[in-house]
Amino acid sequence: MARPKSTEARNEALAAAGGVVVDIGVGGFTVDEVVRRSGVAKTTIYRHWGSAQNLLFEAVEQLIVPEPEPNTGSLEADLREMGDFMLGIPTDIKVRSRRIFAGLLEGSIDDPTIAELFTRLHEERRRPVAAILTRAAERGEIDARYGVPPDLDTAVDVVVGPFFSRVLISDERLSEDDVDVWMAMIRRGLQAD
Amino acid sequence: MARPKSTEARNEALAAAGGVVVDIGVGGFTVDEVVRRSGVAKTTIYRHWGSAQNLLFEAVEQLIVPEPEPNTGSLEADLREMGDFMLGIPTDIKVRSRRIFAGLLEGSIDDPTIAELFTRLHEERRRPVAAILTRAAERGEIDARYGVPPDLDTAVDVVVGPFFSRVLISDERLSEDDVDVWMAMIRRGLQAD
DNA sequence: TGGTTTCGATACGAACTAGTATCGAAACGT
DNA sequence: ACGTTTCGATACTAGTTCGTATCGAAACCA
Repeated sequence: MARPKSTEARNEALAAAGGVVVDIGVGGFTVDEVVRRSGVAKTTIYRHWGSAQNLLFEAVEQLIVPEPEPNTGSLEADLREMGDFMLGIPTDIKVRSRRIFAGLLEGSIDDPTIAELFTRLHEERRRPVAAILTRAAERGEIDARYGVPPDLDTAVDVVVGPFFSRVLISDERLSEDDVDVWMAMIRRGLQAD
Repeated sequence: MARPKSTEARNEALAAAGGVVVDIGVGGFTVDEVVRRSGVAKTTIYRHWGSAQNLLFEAVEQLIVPEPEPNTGSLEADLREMGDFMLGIPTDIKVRSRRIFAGLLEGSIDDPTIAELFTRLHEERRRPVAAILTRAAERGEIDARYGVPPDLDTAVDVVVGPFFSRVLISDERLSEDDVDVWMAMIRRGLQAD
């Protein structure tokens, strides 16, 4: 053992790689761009990660942040909290999220490692919603069958789908009215018959 | 005038280009691949379209098929018809749709022409749903405000969102139960207070 | 301090892509 | 039948990317 691998160079390269994913997207990710931004030599990058794909994988992975999971004791308040969280996300963060999302979706089609990454991001988005619905079902606020699979999965799609449609796909701003309509839909739509 | 441009070569190239978009995706579209598949010379392709992007544009455009627009006279039946249509789409067509969708979403981020194409595809998907909701509002089956913008747009997101989430994003099969839950949601969720 | 390993820099090879140039052959209009 | 234009084929330029090779300098452990 002589000189250990510089964690400094590693961190700088990884940070730059994250910036590339955010600014350019998964599809336009290149090692050369990481080199340009970080100043870290290409040789060093390949010594650390072995391939461009490994670096991309770790760069995307670090960008996946856990979503908040409100647990106030009532469905209404949980949903309101989630809605407010969505409304409070700055525009530039939304743009970045959309870029990452689109790149992972496109990349996951023929790249299994990207597909796994996309699945992980996707699960992270669904997890808190599923928890909210399960608790609401236990409290009797919604039909019990929407609290456990397989109908839970369908219910989660119903809850998160409108947001995907509006924010990620249509690329339009989310208004307070949208959240109100969305909440009313869920309240009434998932009630027991 | 001597020899007119061969419509045969043009059609073969365009068909092959459509196949490339379907099989590989918008992101992996290359002229060389079209040449390989069609047998049409690269020179000829550039004589007809001028650039790879123009060919891609037209190839995608021809793949956008108009959606059915049920008009039975009742919201229930209109939704049921749309649901049945969705359920009846063969798996391979769904895979293809997802690939095109993902490619356009990713490509539209920094390519304005792709963005326009994506918008067109997206509008085509929303149009029949908006028409159904507007008629349902006129008949008094749902709250009147969901029949005209801007709440109509929100309502459309609520209706199509779950399908986007399940089919295009999660890449999971659509079951009859899903359609039932979805229909109940819309019926109850969009009712007048 | 000495030996080993990583570092950055530069250059390079291989593969792929957009688009152009060239050329003989074939097809079409007149 | 003749002239014009498109056709396919091939080669080419230029640019990009991944990944490797090389090398002197610097950093670290013992």
